[in-house]
Amino acid sequence: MAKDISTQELRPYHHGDLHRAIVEAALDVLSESQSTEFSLRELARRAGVSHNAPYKHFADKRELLAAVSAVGFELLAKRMAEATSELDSPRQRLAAMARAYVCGGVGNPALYRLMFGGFLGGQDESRPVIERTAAHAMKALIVSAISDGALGRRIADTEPTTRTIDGAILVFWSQMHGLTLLLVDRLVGPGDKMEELTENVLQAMLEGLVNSIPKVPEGVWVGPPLAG
Amino acid sequence: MAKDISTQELRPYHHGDLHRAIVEAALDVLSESQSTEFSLRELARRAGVSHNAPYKHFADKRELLAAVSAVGFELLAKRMAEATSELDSPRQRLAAMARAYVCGGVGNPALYRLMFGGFLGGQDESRPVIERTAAHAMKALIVSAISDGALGRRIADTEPTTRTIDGAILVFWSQMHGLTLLLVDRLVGPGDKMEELTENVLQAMLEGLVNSIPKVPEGVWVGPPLAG
DNA sequence: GCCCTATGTTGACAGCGACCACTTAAGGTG
DNA sequence: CACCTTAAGTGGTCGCTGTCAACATAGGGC
Repeated sequence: MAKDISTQELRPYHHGDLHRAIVEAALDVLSESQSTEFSLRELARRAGVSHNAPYKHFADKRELLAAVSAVGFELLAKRMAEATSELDSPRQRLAAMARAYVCGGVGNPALYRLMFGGFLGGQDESRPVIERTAAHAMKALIVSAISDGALGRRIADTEPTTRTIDGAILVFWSQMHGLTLLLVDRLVGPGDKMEELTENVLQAMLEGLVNSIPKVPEGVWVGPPLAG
Repeated sequence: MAKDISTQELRPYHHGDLHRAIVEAALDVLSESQSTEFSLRELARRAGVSHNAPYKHFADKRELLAAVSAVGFELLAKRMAEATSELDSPRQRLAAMARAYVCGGVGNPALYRLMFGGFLGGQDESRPVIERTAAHAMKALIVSAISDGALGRRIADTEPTTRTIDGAILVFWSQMHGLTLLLVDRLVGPGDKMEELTENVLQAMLEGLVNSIPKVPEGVWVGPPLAG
């Protein structure tokens, strides 16, 4: 049973799991305010600790945001996995993934932007391993649906054809990524037509991919970089 | 002749065009730091005025960022227009637009994210008219290329088929938008293969669109909202 | 039982956005 | 020309922030 702070009982000197508490507070504030410009001090207040306690768990604000972003990737990967778990047809699995991806982004734009928006030093290896791991898990889901035949035929995932799959993933991912962000930014809308739009765009995209998968030039990667 | 601040000559009490100076300083800092987290005070310092002078031209930081974003849209629209001005083939014009769009984003990610990233109150009519105007100009370019036959046949831009064009624009725009952001965030790379990737993805996308343009459900808009 | 270390606290600092009252100069009006 | 209105710039201040440093606490291994 968790300690009940609201009663007379005094909070113990040590919180117990402040790391998690801070990240969850950040997720709450992020969802409520739809902005990453909250303060570490506010998170500390919400967790009922001093303004400096978070610094025992996060070197700075950037590191906290990175942790939040990692949770976002885990949530997204989990949603996509759940949405596809009971579907047999690769085509349906891909569609379910697309829906989960777009809905996830539209459902919490600020989190989605944090994950993909490059606030985190943006470029290099500063992003935590867990983030890249979740992103790779996500990519693996797409790979399996495509190689299993989402384009209407099986595509072997052996080395010579990997670039074919990368080409298909590139199209699929950038299409859904762009659609999500246009919806999030209300440059396309309204949001409640999201699922229908996703389905229709996906349909057109797949019909295109069946006939023509773009060439991915030598040296190009699709997905988060494997090594720092 | 501009006043030479660097010599002994004293700067006049009134700057002359502080509005422009501040916006340009912001563009400089944004390009250098690739972050919107610069301070108004630093811009004031760069412009050689007191920390509060900018507030005579911008109500708050958000308004300054909106002005910067508007300049970004103007630059992007101009680039796209220039890239297409001397091309006859609609297909080539669309490809040139795609290149200009992606290169523009990759060339200055922070500006691109500012424009599309919803920092600006994100949702509603808070974004200045000039921003939406530039965005509409951009859309008009795409419309013309598509209706002129970029998909291999002319498509009349008359009312009954407008939704066809919207469907095509939706695919084109979200595909390029997503590709740009994946490149910017280095989830696809390297950046110097950008143009080749753009061309190949566009090629596949167009072949798909020729056969199948997604349906845009009733009530959906594609492009910035017309009325506040 | 003792100390070590992870965790949490208090205090301090500079920098920030935003507001205020005050000053400057430029332009229109008589 | 003098006058006055007003846009534009200045300096001061407030509360808040991120971050650092010094100190307090407690829980676990020897």
